[in-house]
Amino acid sequence: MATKRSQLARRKPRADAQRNRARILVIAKDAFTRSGANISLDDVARQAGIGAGTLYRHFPTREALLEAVYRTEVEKLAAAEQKFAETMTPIEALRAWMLLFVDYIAAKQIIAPALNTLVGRPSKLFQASGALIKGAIHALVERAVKSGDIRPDLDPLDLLRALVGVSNVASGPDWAQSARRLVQILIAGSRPIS
Amino acid sequence: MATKRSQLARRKPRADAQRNRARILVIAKDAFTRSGANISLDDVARQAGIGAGTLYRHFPTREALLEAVYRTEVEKLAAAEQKFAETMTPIEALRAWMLLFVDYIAAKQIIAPALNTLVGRPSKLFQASGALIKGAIHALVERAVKSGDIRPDLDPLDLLRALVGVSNVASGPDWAQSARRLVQILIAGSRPIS
DNA sequence: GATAAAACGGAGAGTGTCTCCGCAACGATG
DNA sequence: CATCGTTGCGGAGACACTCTCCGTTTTATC
Repeated sequence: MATKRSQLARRKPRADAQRNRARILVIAKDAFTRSGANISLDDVARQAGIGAGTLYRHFPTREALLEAVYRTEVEKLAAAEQKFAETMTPIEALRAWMLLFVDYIAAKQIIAPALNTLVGRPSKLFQASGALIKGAIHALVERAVKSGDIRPDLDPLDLLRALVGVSNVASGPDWAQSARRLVQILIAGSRPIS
Repeated sequence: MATKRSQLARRKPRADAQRNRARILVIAKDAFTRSGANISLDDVARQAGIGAGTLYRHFPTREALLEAVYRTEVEKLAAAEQKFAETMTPIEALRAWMLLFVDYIAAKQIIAPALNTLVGRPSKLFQASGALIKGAIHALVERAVKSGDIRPDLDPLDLLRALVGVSNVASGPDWAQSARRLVQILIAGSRPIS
């Protein structure tokens, strides 16, 4: 009788499993960022000091691993929205967050483009962690609309799409300035028609 | 003596080689567009009815093949610039070309994002065929600047960067409208400060 | 047709992906 | 702490993909 408990009260997850999962994520993030999304997963496992089977049990596919890595980054971005909204004017908060977005994704270069390539369904990955990001830009734009800095018929996601582009292409010596200029153009183009 | 001619007067290239090269390009374009950039190249060779060795002789690396496919598409885009410039007002020509760009690249989805992923050096591929595109947007923007529709301190490449983004994310049911809106925003944001 | 150069094709070595299952490590229990 | 049932580990191995090498075939030229 004691062998099968209620489905609700499960056994506590094993410590080694948690440890390994975390370890994989750290190593994978590093490896992806350094050498691109096509690195050997067996290699990642080896670097993490575990067997290939373990890696594949935790993350059945390459995409799954990619997404897990990606999601943690996205969460940080969403958190920044809160802070900006509290400490800046609406339009400034929007501008700051957009710049942060570009900066952040560009640093992780490999992950963003990999989203698209992998499946063919380009947003498959975005959907998962995408709600967070959507929420952030939505809140920021809404505030800026209310303060009259942005016209109300604007779809916040349109801005997001453009940002992803900047991030993807971001490279070369002056990409930071280019991104900055582009954010200005986007905000200028989003102003109410005077 | 007749065995070695001057370096200038080479033997005419073999017909089968040209035929195979063209055949590979057709098949590869189709395969990439349908199933993504990671398809098996041996598969492409098989579909083209040739040996793997032949494929690899023509295109030593996956990137080389990808670029060759990409370049032909880009050439068509550059050609459109000419036509638009001749038959439309500056601002309309710019708008039309930007929309075409999005449309065109979005259709080939896989190629554009693949550029970035592959090497790490995201612009490596762009450099090759990029001059054409740069020339096109440059000419269009310059005309629009002269006619007073676009402010002069704008870097045309900034627009290009944003466009690539739209193209990458383009998907979902209403991407076409989204792209249209975004082009409007970009143009509005590029107007002279009144 | 004869000849040399060019191109072909596919076998095969090397590498990466992912699964399977015997074994080890763990959490719960008394 | 000893035992038990369960969960997770690891790495061997089957399969797929990449890319090269070289004997054979096709081509242009004379």
